[in-house]
Amino acid sequence: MDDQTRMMSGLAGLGGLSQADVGDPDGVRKSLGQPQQDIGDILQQIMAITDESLDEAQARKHALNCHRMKPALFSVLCEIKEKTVLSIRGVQEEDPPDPQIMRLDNMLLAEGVSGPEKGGGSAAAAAAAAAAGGSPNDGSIEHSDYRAKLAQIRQIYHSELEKYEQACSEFTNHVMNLLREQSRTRPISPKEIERMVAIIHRKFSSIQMQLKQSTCEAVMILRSRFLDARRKRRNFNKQATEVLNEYFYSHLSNPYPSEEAKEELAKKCAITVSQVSNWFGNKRIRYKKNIGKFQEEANLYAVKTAVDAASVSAQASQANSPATPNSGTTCSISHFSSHTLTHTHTHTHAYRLNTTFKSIPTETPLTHTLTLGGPAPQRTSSSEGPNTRGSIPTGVSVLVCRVT
DNA sequence: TTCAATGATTATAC
DNA sequence: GTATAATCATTGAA
Repeated sequence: MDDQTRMMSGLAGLGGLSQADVGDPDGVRKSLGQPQQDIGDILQQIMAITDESLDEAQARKHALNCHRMKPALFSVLCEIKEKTVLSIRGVQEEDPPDPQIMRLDNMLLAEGVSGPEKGGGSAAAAAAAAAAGGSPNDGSIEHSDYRAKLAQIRQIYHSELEKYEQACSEFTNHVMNLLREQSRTRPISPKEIERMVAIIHRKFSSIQMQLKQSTCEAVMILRSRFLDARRKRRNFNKQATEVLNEYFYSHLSNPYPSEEAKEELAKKCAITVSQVSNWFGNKRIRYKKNIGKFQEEANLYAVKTAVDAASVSAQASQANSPATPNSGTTCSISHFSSHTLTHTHTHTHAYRLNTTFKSIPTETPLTHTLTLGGPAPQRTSSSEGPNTRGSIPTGVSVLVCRVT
């Protein structure tokens, strides 16, 4: 016999409830007047349970459950518990909705991860694709890629959410059953069960919040990757750059292609209209910033344009008067003088190279400096209207040589 | 690896 | 809505 058992035996020796007393309320009443003895007896009984067989314990339990005073005692104990425990903890119940969860929910809804499936966030993807400024065709690869990845995130999110909900429900049922079972032997009120369920739900909702947070992070990463992809660029091919440069330098006084011109350039260069706009935007500003740097390029394209025009002219002239064949005209730029033209109301000071070169007279002397062009036509484009704010320095003097 | 060139984006003004 | 100016980010040559 160990010390504890000896102590119990000692306590028991002070007199207490016998097994018969448990089933006898008078015995209980009698013992209430002797608190110390009661404690000893109760402890003795508790310790004795371990020595009992399962059947004996079940029988004792049954006897307790069937005791006629049990319901009254049970309700009194429940009441006391309500007053003590719930009055303390009841304050923290009825939590207001967590703003963090609401934020996450809103974001997941906006990104098309939660809520009804409407193409797996295609709206967000479309918006991002539209922001890229490309044609629908340009964005299609990234768009479908984005949608596929978003759908994947959506699927994982929902599957995890379902798992959590199932686990929560299973655990809640388990705890409720346990509490219901225990409520037969100890005072557990329905309110307490409700409170326990609420605690479980709170725990699971905090896990759900983590899931939502992770999902939001994944969406943000995907989104940033998708948006970053827009920055990826390829240099235009040589032919495309040439076409654009030709247009630019041949319209140097007014390098604002109309919408139709942009479409044509886009078609020729196999790029989008937006890219044409970007290219002209960049070109205008870079040219204006550093004319000197672009002088050589300007000369080159002026010559190219002149040669092309001359060859067309020569062919035409040959066709018209084969008896007096044109010996060929070539040009070179003697110097590039630039003077800033402030584009006011009209473009009366602007000169156009392309139209002028076509009218180079065959009688042009061996060397002749021409100030080419005539007034540029008023632009009619609505997309890139007359530029009255900035100015493109222009004015090209061309030395035309008649090659004999 | 460096750096100029260049296509794309953003902020601002009109 | 467009143009400009500044800036970012990538490319490609040296």
